[in-house]
Amino acid sequence: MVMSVDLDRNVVLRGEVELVERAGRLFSACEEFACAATDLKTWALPGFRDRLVAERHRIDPPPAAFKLYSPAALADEESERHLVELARAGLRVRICPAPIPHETILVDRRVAILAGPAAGGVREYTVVRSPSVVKGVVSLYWATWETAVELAEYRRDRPPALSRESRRILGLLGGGLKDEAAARRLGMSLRTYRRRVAEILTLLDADTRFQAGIRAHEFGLIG
Amino acid sequence: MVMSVDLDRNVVLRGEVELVERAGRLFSACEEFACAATDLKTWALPGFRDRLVAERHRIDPPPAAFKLYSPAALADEESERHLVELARAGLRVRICPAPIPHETILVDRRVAILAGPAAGGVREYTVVRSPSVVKGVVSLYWATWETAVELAEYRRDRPPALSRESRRILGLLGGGLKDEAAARRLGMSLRTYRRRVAEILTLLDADTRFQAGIRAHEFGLIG
DNA sequence: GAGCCGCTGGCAGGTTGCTGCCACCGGTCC
DNA sequence: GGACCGGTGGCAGCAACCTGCCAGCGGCTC
Repeated sequence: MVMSVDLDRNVVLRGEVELVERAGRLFSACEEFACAATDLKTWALPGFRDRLVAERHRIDPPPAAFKLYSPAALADEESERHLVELARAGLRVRICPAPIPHETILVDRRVAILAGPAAGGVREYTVVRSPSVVKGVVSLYWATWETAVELAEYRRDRPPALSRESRRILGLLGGGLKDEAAARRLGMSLRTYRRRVAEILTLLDADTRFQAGIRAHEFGLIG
Repeated sequence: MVMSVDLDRNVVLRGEVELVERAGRLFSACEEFACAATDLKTWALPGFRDRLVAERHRIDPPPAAFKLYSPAALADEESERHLVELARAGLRVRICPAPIPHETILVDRRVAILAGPAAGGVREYTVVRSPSVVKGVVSLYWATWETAVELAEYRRDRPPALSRESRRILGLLGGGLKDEAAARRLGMSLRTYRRRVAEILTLLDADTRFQAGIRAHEFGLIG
């Protein structure tokens, strides 16, 4: 299926659903994918991200992916963990100290998608193909990228944002409780408890529980 | 076998061997055993302590044991671990800030054994049964005991004295290495490595490795 | 209701960590 | 030499921990 496209005509898509339908193909079949956003709530479409990540596995070589976020993307535990997992999966993630006003996506440096404000609950996405416009956006993007700091480096010195529950778990771990006792104390299953612990280890960049203990204390998450 | 004893005659024993032969029976068949010493090198007789501890298990109820040491008894890792294990076995252990000049042993508040200085490499032990003398020594002992501080409390805020090797192991643990990798790195067997780790956990009063990580960092044994 | 989604918890099969037991080795003392 | 002692390392059995898989459940949308 080949579409002829007027390069100078911007296309406006309304809502994430339409975006995925019309431009989703672009994302999975590209060599370079770059995006910028303030936080992770932007792509709220359920399951969409997972599908994209899953597709990365099937493509060889996987597209180079660059993700630029403001610090707000690490505001809560879940978002932060998600970023860490992205980085672990091979995506490049950087944090830009300045807030990022508009969400931006760049595909192969040829197509730009700019997100507008929500109009009546539905956000608008403008797909730009005009070479000169895209070129400008691209150069801006990379300039910002350069000044931003690598996720790992950004996270190195600051404690992860942990939920109340996670802090509670840290307390139990610090108390020397075995998993079974701790799970019982929290009224959850052993399986779930261990899921939580594994998530915390991920957030602490720890390979072993010993290391996690150090990190947790380092960050003042214990006493 | 019943011996008649002149209560006012002190008996002088030369060397630990003689002490054990003549007075060893007292230690195992008593209700209360109290001793004071500067460090753990006093009873250097190989295997003797182990035998005493083993006997405690067989006696019901085990004799109440009180051990009073100067801080020098925690000067090295091995001594400190030994004290911790004694305490864990149910013996009362306290640390007296003042140095303890003479080693003293009290059995059932009826017999006192006072160690003298080494004469030509062999130490002399004076066994005292004279009631008034024993009484005086006993009251002195308990006065000192009262002013001394419980081992656990004393250890609470100060890091254990770790050998170079133990600190090295802490480093590897902190690096997130699995036991096998760490053991290989140190050129020792898996079994021995785990022995070392277990010993360190004991010194850190940790039930789990996570807790040990916290403690180690707390004591500044990591960075 | 049907379908989808995220979360949960059981299960199974794995790895890692823990420890008692014992044989072995080098050193020391008689 | 022989006996003993402390330290080591292999082994075995167990406890603890880790994870992929999947069924089930409540919530949500259509």
